[in-house]
Amino acid sequence: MTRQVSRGGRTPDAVGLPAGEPRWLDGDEQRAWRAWLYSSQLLNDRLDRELMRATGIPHAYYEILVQLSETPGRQMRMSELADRCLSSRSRLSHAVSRLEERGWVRRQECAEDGRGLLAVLTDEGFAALEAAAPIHVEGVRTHLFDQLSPAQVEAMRDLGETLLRHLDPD
Amino acid sequence: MTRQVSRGGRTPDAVGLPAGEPRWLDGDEQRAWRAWLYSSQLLNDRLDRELMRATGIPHAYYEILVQLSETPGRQMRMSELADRCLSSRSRLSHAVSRLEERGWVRRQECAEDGRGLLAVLTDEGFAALEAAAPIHVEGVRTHLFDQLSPAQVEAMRDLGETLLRHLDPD
DNA sequence: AGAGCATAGTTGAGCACTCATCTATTCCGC
DNA sequence: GCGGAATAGATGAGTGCTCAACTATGCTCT
Repeated sequence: MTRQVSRGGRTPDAVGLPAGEPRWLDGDEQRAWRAWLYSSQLLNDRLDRELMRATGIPHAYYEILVQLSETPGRQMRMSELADRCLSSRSRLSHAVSRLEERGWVRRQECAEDGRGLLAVLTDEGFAALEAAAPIHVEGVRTHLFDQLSPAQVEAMRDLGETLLRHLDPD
Repeated sequence: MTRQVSRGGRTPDAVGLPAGEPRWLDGDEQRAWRAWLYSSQLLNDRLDRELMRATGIPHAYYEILVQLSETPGRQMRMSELADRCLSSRSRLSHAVSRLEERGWVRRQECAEDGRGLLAVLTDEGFAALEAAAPIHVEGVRTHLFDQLSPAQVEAMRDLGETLLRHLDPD
């Protein structure tokens, strides 16, 4: 709910966290917000499901493999990997455990820091990624880029980068 | 991964599901895709987390309450509610069970269809929604609209609606 | 050098979601 | 009106994620 629920005019009350009258969305904002929310959710669901069905790899795991594959030596500190995957430490730790069971990643002690571990992409993991990548890129093409004009693609990039500066100021 | 993994030129092989050479993303497309993916994920995580911390309501449950609140009689068939929440039947069924335990929704037999059930928003549920709404709208303002120019908001709506026509053709 | 604090990562409990399966009702064609 | 397919919804097992501990190592200051 991003519009006012009840019709009765309520004066600013002292209860809610954001003080003062809520800044409700108007009709246009409402439409924009819902379009964004629903489309992003549907697109993510769709890509995740298609990748899962075709390869057995959920998108969250796929991201981990991608990040490792793009790094020199195909290895990375757990914390950095978590940051790059927009993942919590805990979540990454659980996920890497699953990937280890599949033989796609292994943990390796870190020379410089006795506390640290390196996640290393195995050859099997790399092969799994190579097999999955065409499926994934085809999904991104079909459900995203094929639907958009060049101007819309540009707008999408601009929008995303603007939001990232606010949400994830590295 | 949406770019080619290995550097070696591979001729089209007969294994992958999408036949022919994958349509890899170029650099600009890559940036646009990542910006979109990361920003949507971060925004959703942020809004969900803030709403959860402030009100104890996860965003998925919030959506259910919103949909019910906007319907005449504040009740809706389970299936339609699932569709509107972009949720599977199963997921909605589980979620409504939890909401029933909180006393925010109750199930009611459906007169016209013996198979069907109505999910009904209770007064307590409505009150919970009224309390949460200002928190939520403030998050949407702060993390989305306050960051964007009017032109960007318009572009976001256009983008979202374009994708919805493809992904969710009602 | 040792105390205290920060950092790296893991673990387990609890909740949510998915998928397959199951029951009950309705619809449809004969 | 009866048999079979379709629809509405629930349920349970398996898996992933979150949150709050917890262990172990490194860092800093005196």
